[in-house]
Amino acid sequence: MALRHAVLAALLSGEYSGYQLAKAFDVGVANFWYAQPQQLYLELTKLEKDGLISGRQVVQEARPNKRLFTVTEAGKVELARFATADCKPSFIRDDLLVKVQAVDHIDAAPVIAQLDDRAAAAAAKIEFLDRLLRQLRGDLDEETFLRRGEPLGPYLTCLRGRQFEQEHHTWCVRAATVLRDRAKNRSS
Amino acid sequence: MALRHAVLAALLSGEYSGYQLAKAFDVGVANFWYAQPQQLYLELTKLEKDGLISGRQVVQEARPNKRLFTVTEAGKVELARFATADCKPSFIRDDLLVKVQAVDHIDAAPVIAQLDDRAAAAAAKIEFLDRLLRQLRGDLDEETFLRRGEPLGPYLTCLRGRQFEQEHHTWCVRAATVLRDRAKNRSS
DNA sequence: AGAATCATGTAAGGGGTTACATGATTGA
DNA sequence: TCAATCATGTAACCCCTTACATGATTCT
Repeated sequence: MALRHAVLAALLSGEYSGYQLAKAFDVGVANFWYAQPQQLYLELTKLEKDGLISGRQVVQEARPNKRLFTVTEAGKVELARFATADCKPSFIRDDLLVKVQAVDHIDAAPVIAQLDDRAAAAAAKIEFLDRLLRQLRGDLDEETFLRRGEPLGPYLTCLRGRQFEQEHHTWCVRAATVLRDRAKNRSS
Repeated sequence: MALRHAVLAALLSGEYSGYQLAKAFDVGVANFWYAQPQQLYLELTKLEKDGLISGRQVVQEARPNKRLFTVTEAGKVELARFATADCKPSFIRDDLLVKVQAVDHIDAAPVIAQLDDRAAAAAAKIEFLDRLLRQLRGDLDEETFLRRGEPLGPYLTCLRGRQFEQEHHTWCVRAATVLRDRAKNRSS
């Protein structure tokens, strides 16, 4: 049971439809989890069946109807229980790192290209997260918000996400530079 | 096929038995992937069957016999092919972040405790990785090693792992402090 | 005497990815 | 007219985790 609690936690911020959640999880607004639309629809169905969330139908004219979900009391209890259970250590699993690990034995060119792509993607996400953070904290500065702003949880996870992207970006640029310099020296 | 290439990349550094690989992957020397022993044994069997690695039996007296694996030519070709294919973006999936996301709605105490644990674990891993980095670079300083040291790949992934742990540590300490301060102010 | 290390596997089940399926509206 | 957005699902498959299984040696 993994995605389960991520969805519950996400739904604490308000009512969302499957589609809206999917966007958040996919684009990566979810700085605490990632999931695909299909999995979310499935999980939402299960969560509703288990009484941890409840959905209400919203009829729309111009658009297809949608169902908005809210966390029930039972859902909050389940989250509280989950919070006391101990959790697995976080770990890295990244295709690109595998490629870099092997870079002494394979052609570096495609790896460098992908490092550049990643760096660009990370930069875009950093901008996005900065906007989101500013929005979350309103007219307070960060220190003040951390002392008494609400909601704190989403702000903290967003900070972590921002930090992660920043580091990722720095590393990609560094690695690409190192690899490019070596290629240059070898050819000269 | 995900673990497959991670194992291949790991085996480029030398001959390893399933058990030795498992330790590396589990303890987290693998800064590019994580896997459990059982999965590794399974994957090694498959890789050998596919001719991407070859194992040789090593008979031992005092210890059980073991099989050491090496990447074959076919394995290197497969890795090169993998390196040119485009890869999935890396993402975060962390139970603890889910708990922090929900912290406005649940008891903060257990979350704070787990943040402390994580911070301590991260600190330990940072020390470990620092030792590993020093070992990898020998008597060269970092800049020099990055310019012409070998092997470069493992050093770069290790740097990324170190950086990740560092950030993780910083964030955990920060989040725990913020949550503790709020608990204090609320009670006073 | 018990725990830890070395050493390798099998089997069941759950979680996640990919592919398939549908259909109306809006903007380029 | 083509792509994108809104909106929700099903089915197959693969990957990964957890639990089970064995057994000798070394250290505390």
